[in-house]
Amino acid sequence: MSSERRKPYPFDQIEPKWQNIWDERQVFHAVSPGEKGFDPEKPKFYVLDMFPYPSGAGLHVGHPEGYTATDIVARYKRMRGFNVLHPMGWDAFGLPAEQYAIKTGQHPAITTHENVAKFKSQLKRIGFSYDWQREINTTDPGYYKWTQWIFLQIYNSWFNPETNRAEPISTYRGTDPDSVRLAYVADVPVNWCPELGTVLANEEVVDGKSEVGGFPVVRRLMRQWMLRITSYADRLADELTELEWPENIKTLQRDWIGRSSGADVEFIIGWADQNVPGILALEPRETWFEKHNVLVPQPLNVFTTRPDTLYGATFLVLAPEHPFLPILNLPDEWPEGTPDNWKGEDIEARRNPLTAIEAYQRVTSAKSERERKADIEKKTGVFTGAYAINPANNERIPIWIADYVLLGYGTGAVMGVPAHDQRDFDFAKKFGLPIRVVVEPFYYITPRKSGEEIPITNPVNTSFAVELAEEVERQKRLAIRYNPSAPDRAFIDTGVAISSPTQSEIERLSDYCDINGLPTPDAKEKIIDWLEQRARGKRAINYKLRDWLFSRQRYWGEPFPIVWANGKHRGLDETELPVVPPLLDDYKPIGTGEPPLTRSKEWIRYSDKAVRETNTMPQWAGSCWYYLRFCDPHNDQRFVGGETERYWMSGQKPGGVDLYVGGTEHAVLHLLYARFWQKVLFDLGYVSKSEPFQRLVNQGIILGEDNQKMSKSRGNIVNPDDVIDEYGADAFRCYEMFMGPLEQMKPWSTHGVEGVARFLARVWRLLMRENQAGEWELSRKVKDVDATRQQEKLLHATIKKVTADIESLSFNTAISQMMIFVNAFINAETIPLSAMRTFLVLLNPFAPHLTSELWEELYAKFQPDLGDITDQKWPRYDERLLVEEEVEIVIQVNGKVRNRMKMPILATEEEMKAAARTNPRIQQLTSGRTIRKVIVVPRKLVNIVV
RNA sequence: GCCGAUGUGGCGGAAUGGUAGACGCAACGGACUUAAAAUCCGUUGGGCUGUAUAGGCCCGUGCCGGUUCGAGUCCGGCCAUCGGCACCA
Repeated sequence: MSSERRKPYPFDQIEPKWQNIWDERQVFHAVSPGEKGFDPEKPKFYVLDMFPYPSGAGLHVGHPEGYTATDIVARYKRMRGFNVLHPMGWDAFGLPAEQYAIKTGQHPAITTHENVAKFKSQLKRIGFSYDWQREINTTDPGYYKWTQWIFLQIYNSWFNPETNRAEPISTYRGTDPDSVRLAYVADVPVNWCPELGTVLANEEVVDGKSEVGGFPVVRRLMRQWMLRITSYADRLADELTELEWPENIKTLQRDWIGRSSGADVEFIIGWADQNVPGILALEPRETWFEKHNVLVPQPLNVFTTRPDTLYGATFLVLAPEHPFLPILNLPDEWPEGTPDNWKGEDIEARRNPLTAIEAYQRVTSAKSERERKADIEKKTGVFTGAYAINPANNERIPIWIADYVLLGYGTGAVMGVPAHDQRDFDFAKKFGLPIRVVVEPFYYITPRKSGEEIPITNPVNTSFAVELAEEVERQKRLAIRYNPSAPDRAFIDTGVAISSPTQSEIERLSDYCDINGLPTPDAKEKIIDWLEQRARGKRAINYKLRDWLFSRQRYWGEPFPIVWANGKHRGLDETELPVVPPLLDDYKPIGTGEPPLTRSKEWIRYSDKAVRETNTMPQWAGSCWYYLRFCDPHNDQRFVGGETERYWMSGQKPGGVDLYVGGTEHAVLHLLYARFWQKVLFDLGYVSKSEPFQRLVNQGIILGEDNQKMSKSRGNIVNPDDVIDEYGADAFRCYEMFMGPLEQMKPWSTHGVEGVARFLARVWRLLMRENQAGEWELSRKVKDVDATRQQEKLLHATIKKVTADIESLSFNTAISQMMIFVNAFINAETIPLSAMRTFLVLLNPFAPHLTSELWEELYAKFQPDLGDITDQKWPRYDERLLVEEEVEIVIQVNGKVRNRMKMPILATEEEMKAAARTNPRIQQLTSGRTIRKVIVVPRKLVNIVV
């Protein structure tokens, strides 16, 4: 009676045994074209995990969830005859290793090496079928040499808007190539933390303080490397369509890119004193300027998605920092009758527009991001004293500055249309600006004094008929309460243009664009055409996406392959790669914003005249192309060999990796960046595919047993090593998959692991028994006999279900089916060998160790020439064996189940009807009632409607 | 506020518009055992009825409504939870 719990089966022996065999024989090595043993007949399958950052903490149970899923697919696809590429590597540049180096002075490469060893041994314990010959590490000079090389390709190219793709910089015909490179240097605002002496990523800043240490973070202009990802905004958004990605990830990327189309509309500056005639001209403004021989003043551009509301623009708002302000020709005094609250909150500064603007700018720039966001409800702003001319109706409208307009988006200026934009509405209400309704809902209810409600419909005449018909229906259902003469909020939906222009404008203007009665989409088109014809505006598209800030002031990252001479940068030659960072005594940031690499004076000095770039690349760089390197990890001539790349990334669809599994957290970072690099490399002809990942699946987060996120502080972290010690790797794998749908968030349950472990133990005991000496031997029940009809049917149903479920990644139901299978055999007197052999193959991707061992037991005794289980073909099912002779037919009355009956599978509809009607219970229920209808679903049910 | 996802027993979860709750866990009962563990068998959505261990009836997939012979599934509206974005003109 030992204190140690007896293992239900000897997984502690068989698991290491098979892992060693796989290792020694290199069973899972993927053979590339040109390599010995390559079989061109085999189709390829590339199944990829998001490679981990090897942290000191080791694996947690979340990592292996996705890894197990891909491993099952990889093992399954191999048995289906595919040449499977299933690699693993390490995304090992990053802050923790660097922080550790700062503390200890030990080179980050050493900690990285230790962590990698730990991760690798943990992964091997789970029995993943990775091709370890293809292991890569982003911090390996042999790897980052090519990261630097790709950077040089990006640096040495530009985006040709005419061809809509990247081209070598040599094809650029302009005077300043540096202004169009895809990698460029610019002064940009960054999150600078003086205390930590480094810039921080947005994610590392919480409430205006550093996530680590809680030190204040300020925005500061710094010279940085940028990648021109915005050039690819359209393609990154459009080419999502063909990818088999979760819809929410696509939406996230589209939202992040944030494309909106509309128009840039030109407003010209009007003068405050109105001493220039023609502002309210009866003629087109261009004609007026020409006639009076006056230069057309520089226009002020505003971007709008709703040019159809131009007649409702009653003011203009610029961002407080807008560069146009100094040339706005600000008046020295407030125009007559300017209300006090238009002059800003600072009493002192109200003397004149200039002082008021300066005061406002001071207040806004002092506000943190946080404060700006907190004040979202309260609109603030200052009238500039200047006016602009609305190009649609020549009306003079006031120009304001307000912090609700952002300099970074569009033109940094908006037209205020309070009736149709909620922010403009709030602003207008606060400052008493006019609100002019120019769009009405298709259908609405007007509140009237008497309380009666009058529905109004407008005719729809549009080229967007289908979409609009739906919108009209929607508005009809909603029956919007709306009062055009005194709106209580902005109406921001589509509708019908009204008062555009108004009757008095029609009478006053010699040239106008009439969009009255047009539904919004048509009105937009018409007015943009009108503006374009008069050069007062043009179609425009804007993006939320910003260029990618690509440099960091850190040590543990790829150095840039760039040198500086005479204030100019230039790329190194390919032969000078890799640029290896110097060894340092002190890895700490310097504090001034100078990267730590500047400490090494010898390293910086490139030649008498040139110095090296000392920034490093961000963590994302290595992961932008690692999936390509896996195709050809040891190539020292090229980042990836042409033939191998074309082979492993091949396929009908745009993406080369057939299945990519990882967490949602990378939805807009890694997954967008990698697509961007792939497209650049594709444009330059280095790779064969325009997209990296064809099918993407996000595994859900695994919560702790208490249904909370796993965290050290909650103490609910589950360590895979403990689970494997207790229940074995196969049980661990199967439980990870049995928990629920892969993509769903779900809690860990120790009892659940036990259940799955019991299932595997039953599989073991199905074939093995313990003899008197306490040794396991093949059960005598296992005989080379035919399976019964019932067993055969169940076996084929199981083949069918497991196959379909692996294809759809529904691993939980595949395991359920295998449990059903085993439960049916557990008490059988004889266990037919052939059925077991097939079953073991089905279970092999899930529980590779157990099935390998059992296979060996069977093979040793019965079929010594069969080879290992990993060499077997995936079984096929026979549809004919699945067919029942008799099925249970449900009889419903009015859709409610009232009785059941057995019927032959081939029973005709008439036979089923007749049987149902003559069923005594049904007769009882339907007696005295007329049968109005009988619905028959073959093999399923009869529904009698009375 | 906007966008997206999700809502089914005590729990994790199954269900091409056609028998809701497969499979597993937990719980309860039984067999084996001196005993326990392990294993095996059985019961298990709620309520009513019945007891001839049969059987029958009603309710039930977040809430309200609709389409349909029939809705967890489709449509409309609402609520809740989670995730993302957040003054993007």
